[in-house]
Amino acid sequence: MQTRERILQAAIEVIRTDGAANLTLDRVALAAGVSKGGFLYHFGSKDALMAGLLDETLAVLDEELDIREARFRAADPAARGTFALAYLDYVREPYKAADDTSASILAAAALDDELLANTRATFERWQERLMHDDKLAETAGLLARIVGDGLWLIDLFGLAPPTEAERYEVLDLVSAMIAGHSAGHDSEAPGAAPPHAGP
Amino acid sequence: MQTRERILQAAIEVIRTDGAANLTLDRVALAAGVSKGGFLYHFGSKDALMAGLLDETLAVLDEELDIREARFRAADPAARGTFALAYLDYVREPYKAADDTSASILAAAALDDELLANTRATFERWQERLMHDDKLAETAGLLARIVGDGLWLIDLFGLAPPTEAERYEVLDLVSAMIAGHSAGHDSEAPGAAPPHAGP
DNA sequence: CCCGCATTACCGTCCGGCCGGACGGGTTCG
DNA sequence: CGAACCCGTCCGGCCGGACGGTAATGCGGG
Repeated sequence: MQTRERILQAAIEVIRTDGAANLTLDRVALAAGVSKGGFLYHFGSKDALMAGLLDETLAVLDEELDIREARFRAADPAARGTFALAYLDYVREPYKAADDTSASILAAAALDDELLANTRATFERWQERLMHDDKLAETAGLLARIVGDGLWLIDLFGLAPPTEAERYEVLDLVSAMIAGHSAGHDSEAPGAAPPHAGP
Repeated sequence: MQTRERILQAAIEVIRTDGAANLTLDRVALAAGVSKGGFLYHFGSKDALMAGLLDETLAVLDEELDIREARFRAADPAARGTFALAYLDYVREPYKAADDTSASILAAAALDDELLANTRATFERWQERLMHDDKLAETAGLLARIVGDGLWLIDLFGLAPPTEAERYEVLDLVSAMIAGHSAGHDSEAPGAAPPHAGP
């Protein structure tokens, strides 16, 4: 049952090396060390492959967010807006989003539109979690998501990404708005920095 | 010299109706009321068409931003952060971004990656304008861009877009941070609302 | 223990179709 | 007459996926 996984990995590799435009069944099958027939056994069509790719990417993101939220919760059980903080924390490391092939996958999915259904559902779930996050002001929750998504987009396509220092300043600013009550200046920038593990 | 323009329009129409995945030279030529050879006279390749599409989209965006900034400047010649305000103002109307085919175009471009070069350059220009916008704090300028881009992404792909009320709240909040000095509460939400023309 | 027998997992080939684009003309205008 | 603009056909190639096999695995009955 790991062949399917191998195929998924191979597809990502093909995208990384040849670009999403050259993602063909043959190449994926070849890269996965499987025949075309074998490929089609696991994924009935190319769209099925794309859907699988998207699903996996989203699942990873979901997991990452959960981990981060748990960390914030552990640091301060009474904290509010933990999911929003987790959401922002995820985009702290620029390479996170840029390194994987999310861009190409998202791009390819966007060509079909209905492939995005699952993606939309996921974002709606996140949005719900952000808005009903304890008693976090709804506006703050939404702001967190917009900032997170914006940074994600910028990293994804390399659209004039900010320097790390600039990035941190903005994130700390927004984090402070979320964690702090009426956003009274604490002392400096740190906002609500969680225990960061090394890269 | 309007054939080229007609082809561009036709391409957008094809994308809108058939999806970017089905964008073929024949269909575009047909939709433009031109033969395939005629098409190839104006655009030497499919990539050239994509590049043209991207260029046009960016040009329109650029113009829109200029118009808005001019409006803000006119309203208050001493205002600071006018470009940042214009940037935020552009994403006020959700349909703006969602209505056109930017998503598909961006998606298709993302498949090729090097087609994005121009897009990247444009964003860098905007970024520059935001950061060196009079004496606007750099962090505020960056925040404006991130929020703008985030909202754009959300609209583009329909990723759990917020309600209009929520959207305005966030935008007003950020606008106030930019326009106001130390963000002292004015009275209500309006932040820095410009004279809006009807839809 | 072992023999069918179905199910799962995979193979390799073949094909219809479509797609990008090359090419050799034509027409109109200056 | 030649440059700009446009026509219509043709072709090589590639791509998705259908299909008819096959090896391994699991399993229940005798």
